[in-house]
Amino acid sequence: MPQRPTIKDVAKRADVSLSTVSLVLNNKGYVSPKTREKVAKVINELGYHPTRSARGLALRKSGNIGFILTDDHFTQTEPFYTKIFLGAEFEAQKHNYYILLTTITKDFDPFNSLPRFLIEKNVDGILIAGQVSTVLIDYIDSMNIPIVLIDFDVENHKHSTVLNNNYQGTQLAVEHLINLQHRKIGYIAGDLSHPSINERYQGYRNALKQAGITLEKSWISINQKDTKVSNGYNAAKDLIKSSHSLPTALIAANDAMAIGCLQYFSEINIKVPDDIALIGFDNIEKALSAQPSLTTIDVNKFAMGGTAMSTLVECITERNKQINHIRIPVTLVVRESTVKSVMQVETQLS
Amino acid sequence: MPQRPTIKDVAKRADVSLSTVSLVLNNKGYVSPKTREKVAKVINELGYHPTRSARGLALRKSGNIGFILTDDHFTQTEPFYTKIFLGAEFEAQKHNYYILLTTITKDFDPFNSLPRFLIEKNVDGILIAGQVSTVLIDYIDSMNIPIVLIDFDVENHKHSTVLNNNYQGTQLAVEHLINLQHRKIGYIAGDLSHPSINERYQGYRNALKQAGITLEKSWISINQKDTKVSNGYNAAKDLIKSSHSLPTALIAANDAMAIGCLQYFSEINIKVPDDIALIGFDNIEKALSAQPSLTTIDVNKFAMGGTAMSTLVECITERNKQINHIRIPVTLVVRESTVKSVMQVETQLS
DNA sequence: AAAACTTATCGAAGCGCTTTAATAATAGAT
DNA sequence: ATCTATTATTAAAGCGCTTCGATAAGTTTT
Repeated sequence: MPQRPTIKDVAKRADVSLSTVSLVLNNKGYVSPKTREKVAKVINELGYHPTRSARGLALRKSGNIGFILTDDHFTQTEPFYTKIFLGAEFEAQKHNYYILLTTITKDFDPFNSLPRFLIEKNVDGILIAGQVSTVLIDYIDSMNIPIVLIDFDVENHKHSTVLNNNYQGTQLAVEHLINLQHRKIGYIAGDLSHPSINERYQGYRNALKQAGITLEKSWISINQKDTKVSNGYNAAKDLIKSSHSLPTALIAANDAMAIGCLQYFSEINIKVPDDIALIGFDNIEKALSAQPSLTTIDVNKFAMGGTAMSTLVECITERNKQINHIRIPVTLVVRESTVKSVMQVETQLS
Repeated sequence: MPQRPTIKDVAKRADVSLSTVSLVLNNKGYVSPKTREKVAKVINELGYHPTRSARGLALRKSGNIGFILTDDHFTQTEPFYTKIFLGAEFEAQKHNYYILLTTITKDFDPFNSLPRFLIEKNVDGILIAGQVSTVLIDYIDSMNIPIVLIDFDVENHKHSTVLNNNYQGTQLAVEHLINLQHRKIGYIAGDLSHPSINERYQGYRNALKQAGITLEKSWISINQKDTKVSNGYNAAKDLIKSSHSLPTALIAANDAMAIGCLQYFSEINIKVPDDIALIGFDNIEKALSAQPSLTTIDVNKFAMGGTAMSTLVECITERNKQINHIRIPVTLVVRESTVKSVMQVETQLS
């Protein structure tokens, strides 16, 4: 079988030294345009590509990025983190890094089950998506490996983070409703102790304030203990029952709760969007197939992954680069729950 | 910062040569138990781990496995391939391989967009999940890299494959229904040109034959052009309308079509499972949240990934190992669509 | 007791690359 | 023309590991 060419073969054929080829390869040092050209030509002819491990050995770099997920993300229906991964992988290609993907268990103990790439020091940087133990983060820090956190906010830690812009999301939602002439806009907040959920609530409040609309407390549900479908259902029920006048529009802090609202409204025969308009957040698959389909805020997972990766690469190349906290813009997805569509909308499982 | 220890440090401290340490590390050659012990102790003390790239360079192996997916798998709702990946990753850990995950586009052209790990020859073997262009497969073959195919059957190719046992699946379904005293068992086949779908149909036919039940043609739908929800809906409609006597049970070749049946039955007020029992195939998420929840055949994705990985590792280590075609057993998941459950079943989005 | 294995250990070469330091060639300044 | 700075090229060392072949020591066979 034909051995793949090495840098030596290139050098011989181009009639230059190894070093020169290497310099051409890495765009370094002094090489005359003429020889640069010549070498490049030979590289092409031979289909030469430097071997990862050789280069890694010489540079004391692996060329790999570790991507850590908690395993429950895989069991979720929504391919949320999967898309983040995809964005990261895409960006990694540009920088010629490989991603090593690993899952860790939630109840993870760093002294038992460290990801292999950490034990073997086989990564130049780490991406962490979602909530993981701070013990792990501290451990990685102690190894002096740069980290970027995705969709996980650790106030007290000093790492770059990439989060979606929750605040902006609910603002967009409010603006959309106002454009549709709504002035009576309620809100279902869910569990406010969760940072993201809290931000969404603040976005809503602020948007109303900016529009000069005063909050109507009876249209705001803030006492749910979670953000599930059932919480949305119950919140909608409470809200309808307890307030004498009804809002004309309602924003739920996530799609799950919005779907809960939809269920309740369907039961008591409140028409969406005619009687009440409804907006969710997250743009989960079920938001599309809901009846009516749900206007919602789409989170750009792909961009989150990509941005995190490019940030990490910067951290690796420019050592002690300043950390920063990036917010990825969200977008409003208008569907039937706010605007009666004349167009046919796909609502079935394909 | 403290440099991580090399094999040299171990050798020095254990007062042996580099070679000896290497032999201990790889469990090779002649090393007396005494020195083996001694070296092992030092390795532990120093927390030594061989560096990937150095070893890779010396062995001319990357220690990596490439995992190729077509990108549309990522946009699917079902985390089918994600779970396969997880199974593969788990198994990879045991054999000390890393997985490099890459997606390729469906309309992939090997001369433009080859996965990087192929270009760089940075993998020792390849796992392919789902249907990819045979051009790609041929290309990888030409590089002499072992391949194992998952959930993709290429009759004319000579690679090991890992598929789920479709045939067994519909047999289990039939057996389950027979145990429930059903004798009039219909079938909705979908698009029989698809190999898996065809196998399922054969499994059904054979199971009935084995049970001594003769096929009733009017209860079998084989003229649908696809396997979507709408096909299930239409098939159920046709079946009910065209046959004078009704079956007491129905098997659909996948959950999507079963859900289509459910929709139609709900419309015409046929009760499941009282009037007619229903079984799907695949165990997608929606099968669980369907009303009633759907009895179905679960595909063991995790095992598929794991088995594929261990098979691939064998291919790598034992060169020209004989290829084999592995069928991963499926399991019956009993839910409300065949058996009225007294237990509370989770049907809501959590 | 010599010959012939078997077992144990190690030195050295080599894997394919990067990089440093030395040298050579060219250009610019005096 | 001479000296200096700049540009171009390369030999050689080294990254951390495996492995071949040499050597030494211990065992068995004759």
